[in-house]
Amino acid sequence: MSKAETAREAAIPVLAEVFREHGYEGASLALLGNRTGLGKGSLYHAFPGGKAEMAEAVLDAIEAWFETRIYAPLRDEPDPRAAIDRMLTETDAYFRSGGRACLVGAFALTDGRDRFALRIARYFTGWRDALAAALTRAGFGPGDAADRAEEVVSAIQGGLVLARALDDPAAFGRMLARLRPRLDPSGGAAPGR
Amino acid sequence: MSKAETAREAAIPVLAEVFREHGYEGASLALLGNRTGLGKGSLYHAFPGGKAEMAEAVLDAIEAWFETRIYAPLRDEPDPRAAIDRMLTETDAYFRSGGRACLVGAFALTDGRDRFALRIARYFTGWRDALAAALTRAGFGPGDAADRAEEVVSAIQGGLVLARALDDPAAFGRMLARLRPRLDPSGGAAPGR
DNA sequence: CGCGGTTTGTACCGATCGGTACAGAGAGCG
DNA sequence: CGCTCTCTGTACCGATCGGTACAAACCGCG
Repeated sequence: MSKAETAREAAIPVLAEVFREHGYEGASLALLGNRTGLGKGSLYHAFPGGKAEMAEAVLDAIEAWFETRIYAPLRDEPDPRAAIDRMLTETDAYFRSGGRACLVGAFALTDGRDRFALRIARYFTGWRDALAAALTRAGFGPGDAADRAEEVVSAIQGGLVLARALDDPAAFGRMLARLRPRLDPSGGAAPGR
Repeated sequence: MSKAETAREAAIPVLAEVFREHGYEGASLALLGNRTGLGKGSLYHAFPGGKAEMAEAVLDAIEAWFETRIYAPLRDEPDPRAAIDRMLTETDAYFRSGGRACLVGAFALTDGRDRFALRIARYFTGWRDALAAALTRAGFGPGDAADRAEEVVSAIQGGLVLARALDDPAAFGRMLARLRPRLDPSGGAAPGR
């Protein structure tokens, strides 16, 4: 692996954190350079496309992480209940129990929306569809499974917004706890349906 | 009312829309000037504090709108069920059935967070507490009411994020529909609690 | 060592950022 | 009309924006 590729891989998590905290417009090249410890020359050598390519690389890395750690197990693991459980614990860990915002959600709300619409949509549809598949295999009817999957993906975003708005990360944990019984076919009945 | 005050009042909804679409950092003075039809001179005459004061005025206007249209009825209307129903329809209308993002949520996720933390938190606590009061009067136990209120406020934000991310405003309506039965004490039992 | 390509710090670019200064247009009033 | 005070378009400020150019430093390799 060339030095540039190494630097690129090492930089991506840091870039992600800066985009997460400041949004696309708010993350200036000066900030991105300082936090990664890379000068402008190095940054543009690793990401010739500039800031846009950095954001794309970050979004791709996030999608890859979710794909292997969450979506694929939801789709393929023999025991769907175990995969769903794993999704909840992985999600809680990824978002640091509410202490970390969702970069994709932040991009969706403001500046990056038009620029990265496709990747943003794919992140959410991927999650929703994989979860729906798992719920179907777990015993929910197809329509019910799709509905619950959408609800869960949506609720996770809501929990992150609220946790950040109230500066109360625990709000995210409470939201995950509310979700759990709704993902168990033997458990609570569908509320009002 | 002086001309400046009139201009200020007239400008606020437009400013709100620009902040909503671009976030705090993304909303440049040039953009704010063009959309309001006000030159820099007029803008700074109406908002001597500059961009920060514009955003504060917008947040104040939003809070006032929700306070009178939603929070106060939830707290004070004799029939809590009617107030809750009204909340749902007003919310759906305000967010244009998912076609409009929540400025407060967007600020919470990225740039405006530190700058406007207090107002952002107040928007959400105000909503949550007013709804909890209505739910209590409607017959839920205090703890249950508070929990459901937090869930609803969180879910609304999640629905808005998802609607925007998928470019599918209807996702917001589906979320509201899922919420409705959970706000009726005679209806569906609490799921898993 | 010298040679080649890769990597990087730095100077610089035009554009735009938020904000200020101010002259003159405009409106209210006697 | 003329005076006064409010308003506003425009020029301008220094800082910073994202991005480019390029020479020097660096590195593996012979």
